[in-house]
Amino acid sequence: MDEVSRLLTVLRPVRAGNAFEETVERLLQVIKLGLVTEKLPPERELAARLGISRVTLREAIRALQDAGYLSVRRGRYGGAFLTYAPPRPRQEDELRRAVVDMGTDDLEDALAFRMAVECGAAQVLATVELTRERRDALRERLHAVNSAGPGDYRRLDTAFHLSIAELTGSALLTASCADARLRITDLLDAIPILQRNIEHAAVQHAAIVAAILARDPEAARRAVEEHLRGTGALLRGFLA
Amino acid sequence: MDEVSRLLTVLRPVRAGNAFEETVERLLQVIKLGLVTEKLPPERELAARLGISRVTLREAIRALQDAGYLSVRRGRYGGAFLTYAPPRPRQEDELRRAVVDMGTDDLEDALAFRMAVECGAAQVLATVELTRERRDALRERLHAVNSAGPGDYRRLDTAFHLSIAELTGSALLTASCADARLRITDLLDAIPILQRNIEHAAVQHAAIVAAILARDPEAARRAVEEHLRGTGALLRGFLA
DNA sequence: TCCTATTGGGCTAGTGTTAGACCATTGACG
DNA sequence: CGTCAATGGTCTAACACTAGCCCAATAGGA
Repeated sequence: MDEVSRLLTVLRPVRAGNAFEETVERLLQVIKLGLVTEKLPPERELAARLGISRVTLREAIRALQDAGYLSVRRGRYGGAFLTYAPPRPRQEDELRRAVVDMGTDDLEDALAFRMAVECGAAQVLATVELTRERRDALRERLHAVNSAGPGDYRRLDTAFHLSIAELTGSALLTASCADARLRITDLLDAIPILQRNIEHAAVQHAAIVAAILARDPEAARRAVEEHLRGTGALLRGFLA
Repeated sequence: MDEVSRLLTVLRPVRAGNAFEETVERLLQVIKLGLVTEKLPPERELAARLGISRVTLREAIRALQDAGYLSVRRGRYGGAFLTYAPPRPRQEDELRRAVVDMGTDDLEDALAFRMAVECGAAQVLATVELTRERRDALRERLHAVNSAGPGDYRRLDTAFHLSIAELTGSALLTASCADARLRITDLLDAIPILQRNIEHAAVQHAAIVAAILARDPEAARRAVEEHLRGTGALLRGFLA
């Protein structure tokens, strides 16, 4: 762990790819995280938010259209609508292929990263005094995921986890948790949603919320750790 | 904390600035973190690592040269050498100005982020079995920072903190901790290094290492939390 | 003393990206 | 049934960035 290896961390590429590629990636993230359920914002607004030109954005949208994620309509009340059935890998082989795509090391990296940032977020959130409004928001998310149907489960589970980071008020932390989640979204989408797992997760989610509301950082951290350890084991198990 | 606010997180700008600006920022990070002490790698190698063209890299180096950070020499055994005395803010007013530059909200964001990722990293590191080599590396970093002179203190303190993330083996976590540290580097550099603070930090650093080596995630997390809480209070205190 | 490898310095042609303007389409509403 | 506002579709000139090449300087070694 000499100076050279540390240099490699900071001297990573300034840009992950060209603007087009990065934009496609971003839009896919928005779609896969379920942050958009009907249609994307208007091109002009979206381009401004992403800090790119409309031309580049439109290329990206075009690519996603060709891939079957979006359906674009012109005219007022038009836009880039989400195609009803996003193409999802369904076979177990798909999971294995997805892991091979990202590499086992990358998976371990992503799991460790998620463990760190989500535990950290829960800890931080449990140390601050929350307004009644925020406490209610947290409870609401918990209730939403616990009463979700199988079609909405992943999306609401994502929303619940991200809420913890969001409620800390730290944009950096929120972005990191979103990033961590995104790195395993494809894998999570590839494994079946078992009722038993949902019930197990519900208990753990409740424990996390309880610890946060009780302002007990230790317990919050521990609850998140246990929960993520379970998810990680589940993913690893599908590769054994 | 509705869907719109979550959208804002993922729909942040694809690129923080143009390639030139981002490159300047990166090089400044390398310099300020003390990851390079003599000279930068050759332009061709550096450009390849950063994924940019030599033209852009040279513009960035030129800017840093004009700012007094670098001194460039041609010919074999030439390169971009670090200027002996990097221009550092020395007055307390400078600190206040630095905070105004980044904004109080950004400071709180950065502190919360750092708290989360560094506590998370320590927790993760304390849960894995470390090779003898890695344990020794950690002890070595601790010893280095504790026996540092005032000129080297910040650099070795940074190195110690980053080591915790690096030893987890997670590149993502390492990058996040580096990022968190970078966001407060300017502020830390602006406050005086007091012997009393150094001694206090040394005790806390030792506690962190002890907890990690004892494989006690709870204690490790707690030790880091306490340490960072102290640093945060110190920074906030200089603004009161 | 000269050669040579390594490094920064500079140029050019080509591609990626942007800003801004204007056109085409659509559906709601008067 | 026409109007109009919001939206996607398209074009162009300007700028940013890159890849690749060659030149210039430097210091060590033959």
